[in-house]
Amino acid sequence: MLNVSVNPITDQAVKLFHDGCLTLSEIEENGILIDLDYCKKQYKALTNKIRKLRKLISKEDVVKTWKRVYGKDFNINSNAQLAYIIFDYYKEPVIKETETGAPAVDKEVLHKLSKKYKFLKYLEKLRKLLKARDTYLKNIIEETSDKGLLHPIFNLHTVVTFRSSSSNPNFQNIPIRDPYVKRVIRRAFIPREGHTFGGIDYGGSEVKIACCYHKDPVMMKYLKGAGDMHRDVAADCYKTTPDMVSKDMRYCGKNKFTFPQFYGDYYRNCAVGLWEAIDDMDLKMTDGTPVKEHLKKEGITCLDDFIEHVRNVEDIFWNKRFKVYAQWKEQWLEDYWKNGYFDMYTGFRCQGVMGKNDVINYPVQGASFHCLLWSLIRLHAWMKENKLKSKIVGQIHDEIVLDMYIPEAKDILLKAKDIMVNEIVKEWKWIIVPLEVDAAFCPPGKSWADKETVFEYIGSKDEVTWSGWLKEYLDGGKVKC
DNA sequence: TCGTTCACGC
DNA sequence: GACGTACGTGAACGAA
Repeated sequence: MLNVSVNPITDQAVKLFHDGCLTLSEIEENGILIDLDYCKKQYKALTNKIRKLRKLISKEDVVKTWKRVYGKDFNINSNAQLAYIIFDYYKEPVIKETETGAPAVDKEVLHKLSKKYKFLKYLEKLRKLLKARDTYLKNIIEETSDKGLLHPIFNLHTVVTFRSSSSNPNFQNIPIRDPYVKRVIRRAFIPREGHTFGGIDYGGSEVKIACCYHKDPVMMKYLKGAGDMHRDVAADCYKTTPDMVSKDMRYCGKNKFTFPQFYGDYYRNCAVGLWEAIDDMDLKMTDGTPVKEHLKKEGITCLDDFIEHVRNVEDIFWNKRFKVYAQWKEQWLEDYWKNGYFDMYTGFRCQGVMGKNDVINYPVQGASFHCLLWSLIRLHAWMKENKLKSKIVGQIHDEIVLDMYIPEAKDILLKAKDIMVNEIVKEWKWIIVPLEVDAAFCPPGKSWADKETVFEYIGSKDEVTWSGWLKEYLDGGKVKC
């Protein structure tokens, strides 16, 4: 955002960033162990797959047309050429536009057209493989030292909200959602001998920090452990009762309505996302009834009906369910318009020209990261004091990433929990909701691709749970290290 | 060299 | 009543 500056205005804020800077430099120095042999083999394997896919594509009829149009300049990687062939030459109706008004050919568009054009199915796969090879594997290989260590950079001075960023390579956007790409890339990150690789993270960090600002009593009740917000909202979205909300429906309510709404999205976009998910994910209710069938009975038979319905859901969401949150947003905005700035709880002032959504989101995003940074500094200091073998090796906004010596696991996780949920609320009295921590690490001898939940702490229940391979290890079970 | 588009994360 | 996700890094293309 242009013309916006954020500056520390308290001694604590300055100290947080000084200490953060020093801590992050030591974390960078620690480095992450990389399985270079694997990387090189996988790089070659991907190259082979890419070559085969290119060959398959070259045999499709459309390529003859494409080559006739572009001659030797034919380029399968050119979005401009692809858009021309699909929307001008084949006269497909435009599905979505880019910012400049050109027809978009992103993965959503490709996927919709891939039923009709087989070469687009291949192209979807090709883009995925190219991304994995050229953005991730290539840089991991290039940046890894002779000792097999990777040292990503963590910056505190680049982001307008005073979050952090990472580069060379960016350690904060390693694939995790697509199961295939996740495995291909994360398999490269391995623990040191006798260690386990993984992370400890804050659960629902931004929702909780937002709640500290708006103090909405309904939200507060949810966060203190009464009821399930995402299930209740999903019930509204799909016009049913909470007990009929399946796991997939809850997921959609959370990721296609609630979070977008918190970030400032509006009902039309949300409705389209929720509607398309019904078919894409084959949504069914807990009794097995397909969601589409159910909506039909409720009188919703097309997208337009559904948009109208979601408009009503949005109204309930902000004007009934979370009305104090909505009032806070208005007041916070008004104060910004009057003063020309606002302050984060953590002592940073944001001033300059900001849009509505920026004013609401910046203080949450910034302060949320500052909680992680505060905890990171203390955990790192404690590990140094006690001369632990384990190393903190990175940070991903609300997660501390460690290469952890397995015999130290229990002490570290309990200490991290103590810092992240107990010590921090003593220093920052503005944190008025219980915090949550969970940890996921790979079993001995495995890689980051195999991380599994081993520890959870639910603040509202004041309850610690050990699970997975670590529970077996701690119980004296079969896990070998 | 730089703006645009795409794709990955929280 | 109109308007409307936030924050990043990095690759590739293609016009300047």
